Amino acid sequence: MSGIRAKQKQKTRRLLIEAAMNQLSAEHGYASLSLREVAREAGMAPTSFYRHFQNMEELGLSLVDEGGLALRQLLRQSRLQIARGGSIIRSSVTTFMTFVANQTPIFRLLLQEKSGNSRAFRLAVQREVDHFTAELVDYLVAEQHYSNELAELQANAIVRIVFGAGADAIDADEDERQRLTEHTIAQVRMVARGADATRQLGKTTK
Amino acid sequence: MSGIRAKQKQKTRRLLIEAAMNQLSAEHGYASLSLREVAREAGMAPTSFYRHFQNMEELGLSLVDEGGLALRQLLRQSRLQIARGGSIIRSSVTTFMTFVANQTPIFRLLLQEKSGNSRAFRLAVQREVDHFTAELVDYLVAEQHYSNELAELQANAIVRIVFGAGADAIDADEDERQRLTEHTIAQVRMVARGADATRQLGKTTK
DNA sequence: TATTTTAGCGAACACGTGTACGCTCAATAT
DNA sequence: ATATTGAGCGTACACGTGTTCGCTAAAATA
Repeated sequence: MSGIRAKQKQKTRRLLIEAAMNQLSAEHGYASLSLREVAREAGMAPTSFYRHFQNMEELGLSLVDEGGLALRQLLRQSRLQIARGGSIIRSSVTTFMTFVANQTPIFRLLLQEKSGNSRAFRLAVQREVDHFTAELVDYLVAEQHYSNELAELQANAIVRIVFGAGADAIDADEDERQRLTEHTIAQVRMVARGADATRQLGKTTK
Repeated sequence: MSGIRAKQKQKTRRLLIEAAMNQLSAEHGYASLSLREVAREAGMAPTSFYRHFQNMEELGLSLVDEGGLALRQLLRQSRLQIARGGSIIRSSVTTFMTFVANQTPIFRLLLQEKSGNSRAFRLAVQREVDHFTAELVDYLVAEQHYSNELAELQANAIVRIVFGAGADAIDADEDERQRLTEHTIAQVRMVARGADATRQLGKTTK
């Protein structure tokens, strides 16, 4: 049972996934993704595809998982920068924007399938975004001592702003992306101020 | 030159557009939209399609225009409610949510193609969203006396939050949508407070 | 060593697709 | 009344698609 065979299998599985990603980056989205073309790009016969995935949908869900993983890694990276000092907001937003720039096809996949036509896909993406939000809520409650309710409101708003900016960043060049980043940072700070004002409001009213 | 013929042409053109919308609502997005199926739904031969559109893409862009128009009408409707008194924010958000609920397929089209694979589509949708933002900026500058810069920042943030909520509302049932609406209203108010705080900050610093 | 498992291939199938061509026949123009 | 335009149809073609089936050869197992 020396896994030389299993290793090879996972290797070509990766090959298929990466082939699919390349196809995505080109110009066609997941919907217009062809089993045959993916197999061709991976350098194998179309029929061999079925040794690794049952459906195209299964491949697609793997891609979403892949994207979510990358996003989570990104988050961790962002927190490292925070620990090293510096603005939480700035470092988070810039790492996010860097991710969008470097992993454009995968981020576009997440974005598209978030409001795409397959319910399974939508749920999968939503799950990833929820992870993102939840970690932000944790931070706001633990470090900034917000109430759970207000923290969720704030975190959700921030995630929406940042993801929206990410969507716009896809088409942008370096300069435009820089402008967008600063813009977004200012907006997130605005939300933070608003949340703080809301908190004060609650305290004085009580 | 009694336009009885031209009338008929525009009539079947509408028929094609509405057929395409029905196809969209079902389960497949624009990408997996078939000329033949659209023609079939409209009750005509596939080849006749070309008497009205050169491409499927031309049909698609018409759909986007259609959606943008509906969105603009929605905005006007929202402003009417404002004129009649009542919270600007609440009436705007609820009308928006109503639009999402009633015109789901068209809103989904806008949302999908906003980060879709066709540049032409993306630009078309972005143009519509920009209209939306611009009108909000006008309001903030004229009625609330914000500076142009701060108004744009705020309006952009609000649009992102509201559109993000709209995306989530697609899958939601009535109760969930209600919850989402209140959530969104609170978030928009939070942003408004943040913008106000930011403005005060600028004044005292100067 | 002999046997079983399995990743990968090639051929073939049925089907849906976009689109070109030439025709009809009613609305228009002359 | 006659000629022209043009919306709509039917046929036909070439092509890409997902998927089935039976085969090979190498790795895993006994």
